[in-house]
Amino acid sequence: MTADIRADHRPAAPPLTERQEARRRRILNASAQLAARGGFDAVQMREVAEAAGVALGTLYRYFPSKIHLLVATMQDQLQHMHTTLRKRPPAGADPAERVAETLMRAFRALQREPQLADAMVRALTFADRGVSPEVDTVSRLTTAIILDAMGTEHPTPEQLSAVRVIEHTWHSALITWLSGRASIAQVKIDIETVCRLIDLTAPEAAARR
Amino acid sequence: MTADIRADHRPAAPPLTERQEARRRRILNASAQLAARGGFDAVQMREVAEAAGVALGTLYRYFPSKIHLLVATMQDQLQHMHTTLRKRPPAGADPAERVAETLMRAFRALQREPQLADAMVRALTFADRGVSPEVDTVSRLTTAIILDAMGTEHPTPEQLSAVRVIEHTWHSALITWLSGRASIAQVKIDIETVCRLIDLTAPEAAARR
DNA sequence: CGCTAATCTAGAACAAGTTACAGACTTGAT
DNA sequence: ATCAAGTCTGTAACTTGTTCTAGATTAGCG
Repeated sequence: MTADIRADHRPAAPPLTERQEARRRRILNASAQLAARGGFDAVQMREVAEAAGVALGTLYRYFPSKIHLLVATMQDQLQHMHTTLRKRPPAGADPAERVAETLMRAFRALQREPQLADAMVRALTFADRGVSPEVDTVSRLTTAIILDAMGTEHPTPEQLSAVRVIEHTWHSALITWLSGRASIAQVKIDIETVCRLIDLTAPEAAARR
Repeated sequence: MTADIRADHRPAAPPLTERQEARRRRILNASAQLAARGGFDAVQMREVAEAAGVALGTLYRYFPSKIHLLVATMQDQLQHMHTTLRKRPPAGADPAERVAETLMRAFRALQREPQLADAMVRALTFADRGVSPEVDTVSRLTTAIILDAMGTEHPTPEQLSAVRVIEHTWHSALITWLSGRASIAQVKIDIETVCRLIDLTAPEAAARR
């Protein structure tokens, strides 16, 4: 990504110097580490700044709010996941299976760091208009992961809608799990349920109708 | 509902006196009014207390956090919507249509007060474990509305999963719309897309498989 | 009525996100 | 090497959610 300080913005801000890149990295790492410990609440801006060896004002220059910081953290983690997944693509026979498998794999990864997941997902859904560009980036990354799993090069609008619905379900199911209102089994079922939409919106299925 | 002070809790708290009921009502109204003006941020606990003519400490006794307050506000609004919808049931021929129609009607209602919608939905998705019972109540209410629209008395587990997925999509689509990342048209398409799951999980469809 | 426990009020105090600012340090261009 | 512009640091202040406290009020009961 090599994003400039304010993540991805319109006028393509100046590139970062090496030390700035390092600072940004330290901040993101500190954020992830604190989040992994105690979730959303444990990511306190003063603590992040201290852990990253950076002044509070500098932290805010790099990430204009706690939400921005956590969304950027999520972006970072998603990137990892994407490359990991690419190395070991899902094995299912049809697209719906592969997507479900991919999402469940991601889900298991999140289960290993539930607090981190909590912090990132809460930030994502709490983000308001001011964070739209960043949230959008995360959304595009997620879409890319799902399309990868489907193996679909040129999705139809119908398929894109199905993918959006899958993303909606994914985020929302994650939240219900994180807040203890749904079991892991239930999340699995819901993901499998929603993935059926993929078959339903496949071009051949449309032709069959 | 006539919930006691701490909404619905296990040991069925004591009933409220008339004055307490009135206070609770004033608080919820103040909350909705402030939210309708300026969204989540405009609902400031001191302001709510003042507008409701109640001390800050009292407000916190009735609703132990801003999130609780807003979730209760949502519960309140949903109740209205549910009775309204019952008076004028959706007219579509098959269940999927009727659910889509119902949700779009609800969506249009929210469009009339986008700021209020923002405050309520953000609170709902931001709620952590501590608010689970209240969030669950909202979820059950939503489920009831959808099942009403389907006209299904005894849903199968499969159908319940479909309903959950629809709820996920509904919340999450709402969020993307509220944060300006999706158009109204897109929300409509996504809702219609997810509603197809209803046909797909209808008992006859299962038999056909 | 008179008592006791629960509730309510007003206001201070505390916590964490955010902003502001003065002075030191870096960077890039000349 | 020097200068101007931009960054970074340290620190204090401000905002808003939340907690706490002491004293007034109210509700239920004998």
